[in-house]
Amino acid sequence: MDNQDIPKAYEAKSYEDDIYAAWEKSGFFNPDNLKGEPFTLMMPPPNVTGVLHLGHALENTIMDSMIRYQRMRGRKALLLPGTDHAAVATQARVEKNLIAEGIKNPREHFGREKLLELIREFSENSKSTILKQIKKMGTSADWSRLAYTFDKDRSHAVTEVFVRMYNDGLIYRGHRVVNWSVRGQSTLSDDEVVHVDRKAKLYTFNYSKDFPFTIATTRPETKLGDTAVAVHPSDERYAEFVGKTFEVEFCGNNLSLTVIADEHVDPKFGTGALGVTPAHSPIDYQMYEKQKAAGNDIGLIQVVGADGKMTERAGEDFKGLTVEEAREKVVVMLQEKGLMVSEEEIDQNVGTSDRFGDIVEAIPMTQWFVGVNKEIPGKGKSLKELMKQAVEVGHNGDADQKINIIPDRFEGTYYGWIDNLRDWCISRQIWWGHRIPVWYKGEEVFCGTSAPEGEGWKQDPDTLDTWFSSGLWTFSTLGWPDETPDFKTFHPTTWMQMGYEILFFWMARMILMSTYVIDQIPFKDVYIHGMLRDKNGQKFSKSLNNGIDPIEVIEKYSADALRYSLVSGVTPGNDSKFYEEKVEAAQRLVNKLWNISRYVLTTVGEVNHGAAYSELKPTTVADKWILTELVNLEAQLATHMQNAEFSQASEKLREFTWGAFADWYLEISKMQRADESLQKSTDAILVYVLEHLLSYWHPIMPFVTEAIWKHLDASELLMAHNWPSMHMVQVDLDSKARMDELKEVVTSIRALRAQYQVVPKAKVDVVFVGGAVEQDVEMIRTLAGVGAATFEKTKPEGDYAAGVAGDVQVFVSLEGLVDKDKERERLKQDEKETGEYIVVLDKKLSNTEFTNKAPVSVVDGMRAKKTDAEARLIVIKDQLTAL
RNA sequence: GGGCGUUUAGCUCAGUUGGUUAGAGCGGCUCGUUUACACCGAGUAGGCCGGGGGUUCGAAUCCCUCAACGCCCACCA
Repeated sequence: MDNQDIPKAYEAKSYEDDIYAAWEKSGFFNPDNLKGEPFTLMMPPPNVTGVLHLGHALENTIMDSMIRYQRMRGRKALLLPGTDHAAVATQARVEKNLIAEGIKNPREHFGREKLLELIREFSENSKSTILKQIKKMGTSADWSRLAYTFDKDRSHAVTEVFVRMYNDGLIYRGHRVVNWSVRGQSTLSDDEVVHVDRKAKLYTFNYSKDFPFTIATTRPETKLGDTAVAVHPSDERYAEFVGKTFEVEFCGNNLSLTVIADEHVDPKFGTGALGVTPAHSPIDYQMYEKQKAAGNDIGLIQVVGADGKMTERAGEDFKGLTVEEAREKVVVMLQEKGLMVSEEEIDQNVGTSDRFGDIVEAIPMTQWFVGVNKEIPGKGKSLKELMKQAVEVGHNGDADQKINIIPDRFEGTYYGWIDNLRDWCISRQIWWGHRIPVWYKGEEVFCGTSAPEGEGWKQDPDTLDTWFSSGLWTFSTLGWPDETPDFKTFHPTTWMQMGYEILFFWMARMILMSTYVIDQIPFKDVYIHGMLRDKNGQKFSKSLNNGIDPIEVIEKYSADALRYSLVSGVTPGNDSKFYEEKVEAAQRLVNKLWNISRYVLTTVGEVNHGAAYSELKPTTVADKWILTELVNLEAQLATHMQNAEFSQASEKLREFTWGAFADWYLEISKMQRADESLQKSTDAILVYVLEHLLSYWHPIMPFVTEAIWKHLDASELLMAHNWPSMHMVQVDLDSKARMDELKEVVTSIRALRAQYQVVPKAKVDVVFVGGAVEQDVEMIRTLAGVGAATFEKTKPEGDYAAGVAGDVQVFVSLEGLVDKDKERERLKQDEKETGEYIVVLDKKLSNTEFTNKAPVSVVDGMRAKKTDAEARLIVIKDQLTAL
């Protein structure tokens, strides 16, 4: 190998772009070029409202680590990339920009077509930046399948679904009180309402001198539209009035107020009497509907208009005033007439628009809704029930179609949300979005995937809630509604990851759409990650100006360092903090790996890479030790990666890479190589371990590993290299051969101790048998006979003790015992008879630090299969062969 | 009002089903090294695992309770 010119430090900048280009060119991003069982992961499409932030970097790392791992494990891995047009968010952003440029009312100023063009321009710009950023992160997405929620294919899917739901009676047009943003001039769904705490004034007043009692309100101006007064059914103070109607003159308005009884009224709040304004309060509207259903139409008066100003119905004195102006005026009038009883500051929780920021008005309007409680024709279930079932027991009750949420506590949150779910208002009055596929001509209504034949039809001006199209993402990206090969191959998708903040917005809608439309769950597993915060624990936000561009971080350090820093020390569902020191530390690790490789590549002689384990000739105990550690590492990594425990995986890898391989074996290898008889075998092991390490690191740190790999094998890309897999066999416990091997381990440890008087990072020598059965105990007793065995009693009352076989420590576990109590008795008996004791453990001991300063070998390759009543040990074949 | 999360070393956080003397990174201190790596190495200090109670041979881990902080949901006008 001619590798003498490898630079001392890893300079990411000079490798990353070329490597990404090579990956792209290789075609391995495209699963069509891969074999195996499909593994599908749909990228949560970033909004085209701007550039990617660190939160996206986190997502990209998680997704890409998973997809790279699966690809290396021989799966037909698809990571399908895309972006989201983000209807309201994008239009709001563009309008905000325009307003900042001095255009007061962009919609009026430009008109529909021109404004849409401006938004399109903005979004295309933003989109191309986003795609570049994703590539910089190293994300191995299949660009040939790139999708956009607003492109032709996705729009096709959207209208198709709309029409189906319409025909099934699930989508309907209704007149009711909805959430309205005056600033945005559009509706919002319940989920888009953000509640904020604020101080408000609570006014206690009387409608008129004729009215028998006082009521309390924070919004006196809406009282102009009151049609009833509600009290609690069991409130004796007002019992005599229930059912009576009072005609009052309130601020120049003639109101007819019926006193009604409703459970919702809190008798302890205010005066215990509530003025009912059905047109401007969701809860009052509910009371109104309830009364109506009972045959009592109390009426509904809209006094606030869509423009945020008082309507004609508010009366001559108020018409045209803003809500605030009207409020003041009502207060003054009440004070003048002596009807105001008191004014008091209270804490209030008001709903605001998540995108436009203004306080949401409740206004009765005609809008489009998805009915979540209606029975779906032919299914005998409602959408709500479908949504619940998929997570609870599996779609159609099929356990194989059950969605698994990680961590599972979010399942509870999800159920709670579903229980409170009301019909979903899907029509928006903004322009940027999928147009509702409904046309009108006079009284005629037409709903279809394309415009109806004939003259005079006018399409509904409204657009769809952006989450309507996002809900279709897992299958609209695969060519649905056409029965494409992609759709058949890759759906349901295998895995999904998202932040908890969009659980309801997105995950819930995907489940709704997928189960209803295609009768499949959208994905098997959902991994929920937390939010990335800044050093002080604050959210990254424009207003705080604490945003960090991932590209800058990558340029300063490396994509690999950023990736590692984002996944290490992080647990699913919990927020994590981002700070530069963490990336610095990660960069050190990246460089360490680089230099380990540099040492191996520049010192070893002619060595074939890709050697089989059996071709290695481990001679010294150090050789055996490092290989054993490697095999153990491999087993742990496989589990961690499969379970998306990236943090644990990276921690174990770091430990091995730095602590075991670099700090110990590399140093020993220098001594061993000085001995000519050991040189060749040592070199082979160095290369063997290195190439395994590169594979293991690759999903998390793809660039640096690929860069090094090139020196090892220029003919193949590491990204397409098979993850070296472990071979496990079961061996009978009482096997004589097994016993001999264990004895040899102990002997080897002893030899190591003799060979090197001082060995770095000395731990203890442990022969660990986890989840043992009775035979294990026998075996360890025999094993302890290697050398002068005495079992030390550590806990007089307990059934544990450390076993010391001469100078080698031995441990046994009782945990998996068939009859634990029986064994305890036996041990106690032993203690009486021999004074010996046996320690019982059930934990991996590889990290355990012992007081013994002797050199260490950790062999925990044997683990009993707990579920296996036969109680056989699983041992690692390679390890056995080696020892 | 309901639900959830967090509380572990100076800082940021791991700790998988309860298991020997609780770990890492960063930071601190001591010493060393520049022929893989100063983006280094060898050491070292630093923790009643938020408080209290319980279960167990054994608890950071399970149960109860209290406290602080944070988040989500909700129709207190």
